[in-house]
Amino acid sequence: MTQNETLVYQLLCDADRPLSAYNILDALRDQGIRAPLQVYRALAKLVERGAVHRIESVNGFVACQLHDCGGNEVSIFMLCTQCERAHEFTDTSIDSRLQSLGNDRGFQVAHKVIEITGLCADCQTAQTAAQKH
Amino acid sequence: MTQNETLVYQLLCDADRPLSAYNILDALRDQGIRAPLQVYRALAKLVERGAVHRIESVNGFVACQLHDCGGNEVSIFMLCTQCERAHEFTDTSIDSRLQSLGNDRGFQVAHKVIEITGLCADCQTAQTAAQKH
DNA sequence: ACAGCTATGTTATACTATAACATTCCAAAA
DNA sequence: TTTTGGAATGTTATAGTATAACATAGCTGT
Repeated sequence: MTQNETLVYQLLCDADRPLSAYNILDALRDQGIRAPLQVYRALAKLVERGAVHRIESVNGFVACQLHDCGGNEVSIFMLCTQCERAHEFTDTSIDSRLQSLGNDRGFQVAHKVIEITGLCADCQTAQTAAQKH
Repeated sequence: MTQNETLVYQLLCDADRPLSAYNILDALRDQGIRAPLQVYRALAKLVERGAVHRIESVNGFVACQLHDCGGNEVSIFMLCTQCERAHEFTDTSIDSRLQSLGNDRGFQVAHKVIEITGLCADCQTAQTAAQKH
């Protein structure tokens, strides 16, 4: 990994939620990152390699939580609108079903995006607790 | 539907691919739309109502192709990177499986995004044909 | 030493989305 | 009929996301 890629990747690994490119830029100014492009270039490489995933729903980026998945299977993300955390997981049945749907229509699948937005369990209980007062 | 919503919706219905808010703005300047917010506000209403869908992968918007789906089931989109067309469909098994994955983890699902990017059948054959020359 | 590739840096600019505030229009209550 | 309150509209400014274009440096194999 190059210098900039390492900086960006480490930051994403330490973060507990998806970061935007500009979040990253701001966080790494001390470390010599000065322009958006430096961040975007690093992100492009990291994403290409499967070390980082782009979350379309929030224009953010997260470090892969699954053994730096080579990208064989789609990652599915659950995104909490409250705490902003992203949980990543895979599901073979969804993946293959989706692939079939593409194949059936002669579509050559290059990339799949599956994201669920909502309230995570923790934030639901927090919210319920708050209502009691 | 209000004036602006009608304009935006008609345009999207006539389009053969997702349009960005600024595509829409440019197309409707003659008809009195002058600022991004007029477009975004109309889009927000249309999306809320299920008449229009937002395509996260391309920051674009399409008219719902399925009977103005009340939104009971997730829409799945196949997006061709070549011709930029978006095909919409639904799949009960994927939808329910995804819902279960959320429920299993105590996640309260508000919204689901499923998008496939790649090459549609037409564009594949076009590409293959072009290679022969 | 040179050629070519990859990484880097820098400036400018394009594209996407919303905040904040002013105004208008219309329907329902007084 | 007037009032009044909500929804829609309009306008300006600004925030947030992403890339184009060009310049430089460093490394590797010949």
